[in-house]
Amino acid sequence: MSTSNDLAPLRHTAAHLLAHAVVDIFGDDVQLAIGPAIDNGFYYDFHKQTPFVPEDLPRLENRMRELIARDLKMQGKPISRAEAESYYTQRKQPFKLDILHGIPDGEPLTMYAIGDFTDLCRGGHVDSSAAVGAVKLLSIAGAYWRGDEHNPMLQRIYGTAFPTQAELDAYLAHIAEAERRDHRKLGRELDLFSIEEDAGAGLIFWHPKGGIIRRKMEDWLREALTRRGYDIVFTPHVMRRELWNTSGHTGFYAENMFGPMEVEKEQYQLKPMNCPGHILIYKSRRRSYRELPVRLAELGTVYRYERSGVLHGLLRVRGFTQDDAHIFCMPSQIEREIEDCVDFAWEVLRVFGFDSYKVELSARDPQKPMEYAGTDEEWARAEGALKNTLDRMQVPYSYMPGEAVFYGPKIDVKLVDAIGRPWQLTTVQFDFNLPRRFELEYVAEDGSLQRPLMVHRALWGSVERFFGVLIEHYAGAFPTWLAPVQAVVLPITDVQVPYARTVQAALGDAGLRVDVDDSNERLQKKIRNQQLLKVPYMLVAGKNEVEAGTVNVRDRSGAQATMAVAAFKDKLAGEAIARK
RNA sequence: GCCGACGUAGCUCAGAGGUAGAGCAGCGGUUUCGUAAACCGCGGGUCGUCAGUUCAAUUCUGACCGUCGGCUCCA
Repeated sequence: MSTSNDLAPLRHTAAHLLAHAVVDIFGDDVQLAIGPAIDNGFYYDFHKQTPFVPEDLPRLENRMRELIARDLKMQGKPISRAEAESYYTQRKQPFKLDILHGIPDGEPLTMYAIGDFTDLCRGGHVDSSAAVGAVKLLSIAGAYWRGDEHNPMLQRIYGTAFPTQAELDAYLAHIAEAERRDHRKLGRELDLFSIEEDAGAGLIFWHPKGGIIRRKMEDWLREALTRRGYDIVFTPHVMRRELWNTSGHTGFYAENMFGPMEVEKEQYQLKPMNCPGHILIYKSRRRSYRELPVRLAELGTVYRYERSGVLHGLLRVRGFTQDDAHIFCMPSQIEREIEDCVDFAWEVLRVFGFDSYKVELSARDPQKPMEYAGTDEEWARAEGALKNTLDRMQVPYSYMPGEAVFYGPKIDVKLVDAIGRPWQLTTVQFDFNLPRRFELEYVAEDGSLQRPLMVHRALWGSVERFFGVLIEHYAGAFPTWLAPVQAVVLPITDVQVPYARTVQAALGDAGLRVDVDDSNERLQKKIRNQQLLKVPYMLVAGKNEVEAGTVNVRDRSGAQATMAVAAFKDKLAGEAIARK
C-alpha cells in the first residue's frame, strides 16, 4: 500500500477539489483558509456564516467525484505579490491575504488552478483530478485559524483520498477496526471501568474486572522494580502549597493544577506530580555518594486540570496514577541509569506484547538557550549521555532539537500497537531545575558537597492510559495472565453443575480465576456470552466429561480439545506464570 | 475553554407540543439442551439538570452538567 508521503500530492489536490466543491455549492458565503494534506488524508478550513451540517458531506463528496471524473488538469502559474494581493482583496479573502502576508518577500508565488478553482498554493500536486482516484469526506470540526484560540473559529472538513477505491476501502476498514477496539466501548462491555457523571469528568472508576487486570499489571511492575534496584515509596496526595512554590509548579505548571485548598489558614495543594514528594524523601537526611544511585519509585496518583474539551476515556483524564520514578545519581553513573531505563522500557514492550516501537531524543533548541534551565555544560553532558547510551544499545532514534522541556533533555519511546498506531508512553527526562531549587546534594568521596543529577522516568506513563492502550491493543481479549476471568466452566445441564463446581475449586486452589456459568441457558448461548466477554478458555462439562473426569476446552478461536482437569490446570497455570 | 453534534429503560436505539416504545440485558416460569442468541410472562424511564415560554414541555428557548468529533500537520 502507498505510504502517506507518496499520497500527499494526491491528497493535497483532493483538498483543492474539496474547496472547488464548496465554492460550487455554497458560493460567496465562504472564505477560504487553508487545505493541506495530513497523515491520513487532508482537510480544508473555511469560514462560513452558517456552519456545515453532516448532510453537506455527501453533497460535497458527490460534487468532488464529478470533478474527478472530468479529469481536470492542475495548472500552476507564477504570480506577482501585487497581483495576488489585489486578487484576494477583490475577492474578500482575509485568510488568504493573511497567508500571503506571512510569506517572506522574494519568494516566488504560484496560483494553482484546477477546473474553475484557483488557489494560492505552494504546490505539490498530482497532474489531474483523475489521479485523485477515490475520496471520502469524514467529518466536520471547528478549528481556530492558525490553531490559535484567539483567532476566529473556522469550519474544518476532514477527508481522505487514495488512488484506488480498494485502498480507500482498506483504510475505512482500518478505521472500523479501531472503533471496534475502542477502549471506552470495550470498557463498558467487559465491565472494566467507568466514568461517572456524578463524580465528575475525567475521573476513573476501576470495576472489579478492571481491578484484577490493574493488580496483575502492578504486581508485575513491583516485581520488576525490585529486581532492578528501585525502592518503592508512598507520598501524600495533598501537600502545603509552599512546597509547590519551591518546586516552581505554582508558576510554570499553574494551568494544569487544581486550585488550592485551605486547612487551618494554610494553603494546601493537590499534587499534579510526584517529584517534590520524592525529593523530600531524598532530602530527609544527608546522602552519601556511597548510596547513590537512589531510585525512588511510586505508583503515584496525581490530579491535573485538563480542559473539558480534551478529556478522552482513559487516555486523557484528570486523575491518574503514574508509574513514576526519580533517580538521583552521580554524573559517572548516569549512562548506566539511562541504559537501565531504556532496557526497562524494552521489558515493558515484551511483557505486554508489543513488538514495534520508535524512539525520540528531544534536545533543546540551540537558537534559544536562554529559555532553558541548566547550563550549557549540563545540557551538553546530558544530551551526550542520552545519545551515547542509545548508540551503545544500537537503538535507532530520531533526534528532535527544540522538543525538550525547559528543564532537561529526554528520551521518549513510542510503542506501536496491534493495528499500527503509535502511543507515547515511556519517557526518561533529565531535570536540571528541581535539584537546584531544592538544593539537593550528596557528600562526595572527598567530603565535598555535590549536586546529584536527577532523572524522571515513567514506563507506562500512567496506569490509566496504559490500560486504555492495552484494551485497544488486545481488542479486549487479554492474555491469560491478565484476563479477569481466565476460564469459565460451562455445565451443559443442571446435572453437571456440582461437577463444574469441583472443577472450579480445583483450578481456584491453584490460584486461577475461574467462573461457572450455571445460568439456565443452552450451551450455545453460554458460549456466545463468554465469547463476547472474551474469556480465554471455556470448559464444557457434559455427561461424557463428568464420567471421564475431563473438560472439553474451547479457546477464543473456537478450537476444542478434551483434557483431564489436572492437565488443564497445569496448562493454565503455566500460561499465567509465563505471562502468556 | 472554543466550534459543531448529541444526551429517551442497564446497553443499542425509535418517537411526538397533550406526561413514551422496540431489541438485548434483568426478574419469574417452562425447557435440561453438546460448541456464537430456546420459549412464555413480568418489572423498569420525574425523556441529563435547572429555569423560562405555553392551558399543557420530555418535545420550543436559555443556562448549566456530561458525552462525541475537532481545535500542534501551514501558501
